Amino acid sequence: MSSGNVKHDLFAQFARIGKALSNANRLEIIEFLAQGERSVDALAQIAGLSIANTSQHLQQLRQAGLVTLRKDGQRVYYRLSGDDVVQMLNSLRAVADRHLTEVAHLVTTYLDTKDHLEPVLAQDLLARARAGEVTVLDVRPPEEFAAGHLQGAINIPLNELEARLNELSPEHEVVAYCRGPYCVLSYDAVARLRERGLRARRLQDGYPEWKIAGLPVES
Amino acid sequence: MSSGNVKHDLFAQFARIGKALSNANRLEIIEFLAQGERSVDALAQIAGLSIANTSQHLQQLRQAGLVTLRKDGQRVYYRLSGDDVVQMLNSLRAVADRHLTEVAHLVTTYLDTKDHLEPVLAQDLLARARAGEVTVLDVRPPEEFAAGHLQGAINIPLNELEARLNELSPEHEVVAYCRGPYCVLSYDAVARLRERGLRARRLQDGYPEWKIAGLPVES
DNA sequence: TTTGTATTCAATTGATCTATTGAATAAGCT
DNA sequence: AGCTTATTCAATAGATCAATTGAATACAAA
Repeated sequence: MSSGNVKHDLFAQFARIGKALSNANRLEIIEFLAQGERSVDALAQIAGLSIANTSQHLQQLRQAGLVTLRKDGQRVYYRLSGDDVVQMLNSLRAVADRHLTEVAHLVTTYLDTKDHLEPVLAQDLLARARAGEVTVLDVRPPEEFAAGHLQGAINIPLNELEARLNELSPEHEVVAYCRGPYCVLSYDAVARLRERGLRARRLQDGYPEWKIAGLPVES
Repeated sequence: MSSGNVKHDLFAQFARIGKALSNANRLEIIEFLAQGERSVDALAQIAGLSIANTSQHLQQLRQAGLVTLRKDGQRVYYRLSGDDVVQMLNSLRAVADRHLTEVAHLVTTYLDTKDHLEPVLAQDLLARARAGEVTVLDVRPPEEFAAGHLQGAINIPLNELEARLNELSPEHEVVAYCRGPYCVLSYDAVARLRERGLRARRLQDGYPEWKIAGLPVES
């Protein structure tokens, strides 16, 4: 094999990763798995896809080396192959955010109307949480919270937020977070909290990024 | 538009980037453009593609926001939209390297046989070049060298290396680099230099990574 | 104005991808 | 053993992609 061909073969392998990332449903599945290991049916439910379709997408991700599996009885559990997969997804998202006007438009039109304030940086949140100045609110579903969350965070899934507002102290600002930098749940939570007169802001990224940064987590 | 839909729309936009990265020829074009701006016909030549095919791929990259263009007379010049595109490509390559056995196999079988030594880190090369201990050798084609190169590097394109060996001092170790971390040219150069009794190693990454790291460049 | 050159556009063909459907496989329970 | 459940496999139809071809467009030179 000549040098020219090995280069093209290498790039063909790199393109396999690009292919795995070329479908919206698969990107969402990656983000869900970044919260922790899940079974196929759990993923299918949260992604709103059929089990067969979810399984097909997982096979694609697996062939691209992005996920691994373990079996437990009837169930098969998938997880990401490493933190580098999350970092790659975030790199891709940052590029899209910077260079695709449609992304900026969606963010401006639908996300920024819910929270136009600057998000809180992870290091700032860490300091303020340690000083007891803020309430750290995880708005993901409880299974995701159980798989891992920011140290000291409390879990109120978004759909329970209205009913459980009394659990939040009006004395403390609330910093809400969820699955990643574009997670709509935390935007919605912030908007609702503010409607009820609470001071609320969003963490800049989500649980996966906090964990990868080596900041304190619990499970 | 409900929250569920804005999330899916956002992920559809992210998937557009994945699509742009799902073809080997387009990935190669990105790496070529990371060396500096090029015209369509120059890209077509170096990529070994027809002009029409190259143009089509460039339109795909442009629609994905990854490249921009300027016109100069009859010619159209393309460049990457930002350094973040290179960083994203490198993130993708690192994931492939870590998780796709085929990549490891290609590297082991065809690249490591040419250079099984550890590559030189950028910071180490910078220090040693400043101390005058090494010769920094750029083995890319001259147009790429002219667009930008490591400060103090000399340019001997790979296909001229045999004829210009006398330009390299046997007293100094040679550190060769080219377009990126998987650039076959520098592997070939190192192998040839060693065959002729010179001490030679490879830089870990390429010119684009050196530049992005803020290290000294010239053009 | 005519000719030449660089690039894009549009159409075509064959390849590949995605969601769906239902069968097949594997595991658990009675 | 029979029934249930979770997942994968295989086939299908429609959508999308990639390379090629030749026409169209834009620019330059004589």
